Amino acid sequence: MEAARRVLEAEGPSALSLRAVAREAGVSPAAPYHHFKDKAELLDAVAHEGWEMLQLAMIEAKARTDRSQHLTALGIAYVCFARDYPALYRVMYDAARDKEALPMDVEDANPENGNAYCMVRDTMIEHGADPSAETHLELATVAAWCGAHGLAEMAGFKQFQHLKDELGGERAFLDAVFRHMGLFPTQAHDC
Amino acid sequence: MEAARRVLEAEGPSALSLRAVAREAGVSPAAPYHHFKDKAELLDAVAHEGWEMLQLAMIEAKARTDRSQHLTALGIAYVCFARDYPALYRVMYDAARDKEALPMDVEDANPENGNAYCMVRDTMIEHGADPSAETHLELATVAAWCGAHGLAEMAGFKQFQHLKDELGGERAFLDAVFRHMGLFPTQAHDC
DNA sequence: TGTACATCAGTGAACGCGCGTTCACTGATGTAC
DNA sequence: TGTACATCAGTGAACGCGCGTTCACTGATGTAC
Repeated sequence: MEAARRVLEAEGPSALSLRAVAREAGVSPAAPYHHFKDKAELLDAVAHEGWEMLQLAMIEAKARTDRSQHLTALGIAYVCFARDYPALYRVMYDAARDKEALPMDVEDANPENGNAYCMVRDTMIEHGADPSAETHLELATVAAWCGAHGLAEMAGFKQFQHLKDELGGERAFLDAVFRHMGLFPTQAHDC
Repeated sequence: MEAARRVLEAEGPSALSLRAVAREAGVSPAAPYHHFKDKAELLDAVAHEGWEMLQLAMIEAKARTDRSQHLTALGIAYVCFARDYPALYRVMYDAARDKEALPMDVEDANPENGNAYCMVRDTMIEHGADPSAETHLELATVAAWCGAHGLAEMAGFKQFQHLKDELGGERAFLDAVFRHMGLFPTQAHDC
């Protein structure tokens, strides 16, 4: 798994072959078959681990942030995760495609916390969303998730550099975009 | 190019090989080399055509919609394009990755219209954004684009079916999510 | 304490496959004089 | 009108490559009696 993650971030998602992972792990091409049924199972495992990493990052971001800024903190943590592990991020969504479960719907390793999607929803409630208006609450959660996902993919493009410079850095840029989505309270955060 | 688009939507982006395209076109594997330098050039051409298609869809959406609903109409058109040509949509962004130009920054076939990104920005102005507050305007445009892109990728997941049902269809669902992004005026649209 | 067996993570060689790309060549079409 | 040449889109065979997967196998470790 470690080798897989190394290959992934070093060479990109298209280079993530069973053979490459075995090579990186210093092992014969047949060895992985003692641990995974086939390539798809390895990919799923890598993706799953990725979701757990993301969730952990979100939990930490929430913990070290002022209560009023929780939602933005989650958004920033999300985008920063995608920035730090771009290839893993792609594999996570690729593996989720065609699956029945929501990708962010990973069962949690730490049982005291819900999954990533629920974290966002709960934080919406913290911020004053009405928990009894279920549809409204879900839509707001979906909208926030979409916004973060969209920004995560766009933030990588080079063209926004001048906006980042103008605003005084990437963090400020992310915060400003979130603010313009009208979903998140405003203020800069650690990343 | 037609063969490429057929392969793409029939078999997905990973099946888009030079050989597959040649096969689909009923031609030898070497034939495409008379039209494209290599595989990358073919991919770029396909992606470029995709951006032009998207832009056309957005122009049409704007044309047949009430002025007050232009921005939402663009968003809906964008998401519907991604739904109708999911593989092409992926190739478009994949080709743009690592490029210097903004992906939505396609030079226009109809010179009376700007590019897709400018369409969104101009529509923001139509809706009352202050054109002299440049940074603000750009941020709003980026935020809108991110929101649409995020929704375009999420809308494909099966889990939102119950929300769609509850709201009375996909169009209503998309409209509702856009509304929750706080960027778009509200009301349902043709797709 | 020793023997027999099961489990486990590995080897290395081989399979068939589809891929991108190159090569020398062909036949049809257009153009110059 | 006829001849010579250039251009163009194609052929088909071959190249080397990395891939996923299978196979019979080995050696170390653990366990039962």
